[in-house]
Amino acid sequence: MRNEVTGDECATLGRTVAWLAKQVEVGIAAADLTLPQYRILGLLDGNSAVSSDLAAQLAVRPPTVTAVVDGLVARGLIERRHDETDRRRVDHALTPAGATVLREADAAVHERLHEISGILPDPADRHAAFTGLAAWRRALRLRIGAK
Amino acid sequence: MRNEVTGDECATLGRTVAWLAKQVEVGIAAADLTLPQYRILGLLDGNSAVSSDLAAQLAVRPPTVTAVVDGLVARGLIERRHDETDRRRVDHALTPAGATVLREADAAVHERLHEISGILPDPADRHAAFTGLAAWRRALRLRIGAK
DNA sequence: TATTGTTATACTCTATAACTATA
DNA sequence: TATAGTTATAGAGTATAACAATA
Repeated sequence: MRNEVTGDECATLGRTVAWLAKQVEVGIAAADLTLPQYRILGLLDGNSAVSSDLAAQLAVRPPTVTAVVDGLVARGLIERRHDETDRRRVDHALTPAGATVLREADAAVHERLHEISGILPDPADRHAAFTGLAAWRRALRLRIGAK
Repeated sequence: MRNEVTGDECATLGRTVAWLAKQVEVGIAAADLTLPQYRILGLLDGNSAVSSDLAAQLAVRPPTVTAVVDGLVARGLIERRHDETDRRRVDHALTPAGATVLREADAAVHERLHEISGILPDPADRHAAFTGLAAWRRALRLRIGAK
């Protein structure tokens, strides 16, 4: 079958994700963001979230959320606010500046991914690269929703 | 067209890579590896490499290679050796223990990726997820070769 | 008393600048 | 003198343990 993934190739696809992540890291550096910062801004795009939700969705511990958010708040990309109904909880939202930086990062990565995939000689492969990522996004979203 | 990626979706696929990378990170933690360590072990699987090559391929600076390799050497997963023809150069190779840990990490990630993609209800999507990653691998390999 | 989040501390990854060893 | 790599140092992300504030 065309574009088949053999068992051996499949067993090492995690390495490919690790590589691809490094390429994203290089891309978002253009917007002066790290991968953890980029993940948080992406989560807050269109939604606000309290600390415990961020920690759960980012798969990190609560103190890590505090540390990463500290930097984003200091740069004016995120705003923190106490939940009025339960003052222990801290809500987070993108500022307009944060939304702008997030879009800059998205654009830089988009360009880099296209540059990389553009090396593939077969147009079907280039297309498969992007539909594949779109499938992973759907899976990850279903997974979060299911938890 | 089926499985089409719209422009808007495509613009934020970098966020998906960032997420997927976190999932890999969680997976390889079972083998007590970090993403940078996993990248290095993967590079050395089947080949040896000198420091400057590692730095170039990992897209990091030379001192970072020293630091990450230090930890892997301390754990007996990698061996360092001076190049006999030019003693300034330092060659790196996987030990048998390193190869074993790398395979453990691969297996853990493989399982996790299958668990995540298994949430997708459409078999074509599940298949596309893996063929997509395989396409990215081909692209990344061509890119390294071209440099 | 239980829960939410932060502070304190330590370890890894990362970079720049300065250094050592070799060519 | 130039090159390959390491050491020194500093900042970010991560964790665990201990703490503060609120419920």
